Amino acid sequence: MSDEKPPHGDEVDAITEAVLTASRLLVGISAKSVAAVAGPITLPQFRLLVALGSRGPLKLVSLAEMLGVNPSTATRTVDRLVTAGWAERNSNPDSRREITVGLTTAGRDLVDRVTEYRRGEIAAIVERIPHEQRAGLVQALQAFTEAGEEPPPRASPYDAGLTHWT
Amino acid sequence: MSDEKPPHGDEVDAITEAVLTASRLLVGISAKSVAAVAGPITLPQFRLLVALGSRGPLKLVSLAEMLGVNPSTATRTVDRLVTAGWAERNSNPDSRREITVGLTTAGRDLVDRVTEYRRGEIAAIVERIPHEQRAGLVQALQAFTEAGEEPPPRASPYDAGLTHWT
DNA sequence: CATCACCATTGCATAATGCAATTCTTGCCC
DNA sequence: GGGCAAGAATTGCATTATGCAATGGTGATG
Repeated sequence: MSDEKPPHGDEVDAITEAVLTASRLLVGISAKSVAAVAGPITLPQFRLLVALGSRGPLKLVSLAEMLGVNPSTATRTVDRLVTAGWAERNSNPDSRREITVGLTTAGRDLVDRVTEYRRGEIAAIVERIPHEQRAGLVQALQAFTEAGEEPPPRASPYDAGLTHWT
Repeated sequence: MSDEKPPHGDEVDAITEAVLTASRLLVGISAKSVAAVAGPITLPQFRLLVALGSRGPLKLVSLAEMLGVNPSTATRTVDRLVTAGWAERNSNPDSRREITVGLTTAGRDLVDRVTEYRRGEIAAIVERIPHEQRAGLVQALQAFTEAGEEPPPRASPYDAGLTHWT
């Protein structure tokens, strides 16, 4: 655009473009990983498991909030996960109006397998990056992540590979 | 698994971890962007619009394949988008068994607004990255993207921010 | 022209969602 | 202590998203 530019306009554009592109790749990997490992589970269900995996047992409302869905949706998704044997409902001794939802061993296992798979996919890509570039990558990504995390201490169900809402 | 590792195991791990973290951040941004701009549209619907936006008018089967969903799902999602005024069905003069689906002006507009929003979100983060790190970022991300794209010439509906399937 | 492959659509069943009750449980105020 | 407001989970209802399996048309090939 401009030849005599503000200190960094074009540079920012270039980086933004690069991030956007990398973003697509990463999202594709997440999707693929769940599909490859977690056969008969749906993405929303898996996201819920990931949330439980990273924040331990949660009460229903917290869980729903963390996932960004309505509590009723969480209730019913938990129903299905319990039926499938991946999650369990536990009554809270301190307050009988709340329950806590946690992973079963099978559930934790599933989450671990998907994470491992994804880690492997990414590692495979990293292996193909020329050594000279690698050091730069870590620094660059950390810088990016730090810059992005300042405002919101984002959590992890996004980790599942996607969101959903409406 | 193996304790005696190849020359660079740790380095790969570090990068993988960094990528994983950045990945979460990026996915969150995508989600937020659609939510912020595209009021009464759902994510699957929006993904379809993005696909149309990046590959021009498509026949239904191609569209479904691109999104990774069943043609019947695509048919019905298109129905809703047409009703909402974001997409249009056109008969193909060359072959009456096919149709093509394209964006309306309103549809293209919606996609553009979301993309702009997301670009802005990312740019805002990039602006906070120390200058010294920026050059490295572009190179590093490009190296990563190239390494990742080698096998699959990944497309773009992932661009929407997420996937869905089952 | 007869069959086979391809395309879009529709039927059917299940999952995911949100919003609006409903039912308990807690807490708090008088 | 009684009662009432707020909080938590669930259930009812309607819409969307999905996949699989027909169905009805269209094109192509022999």
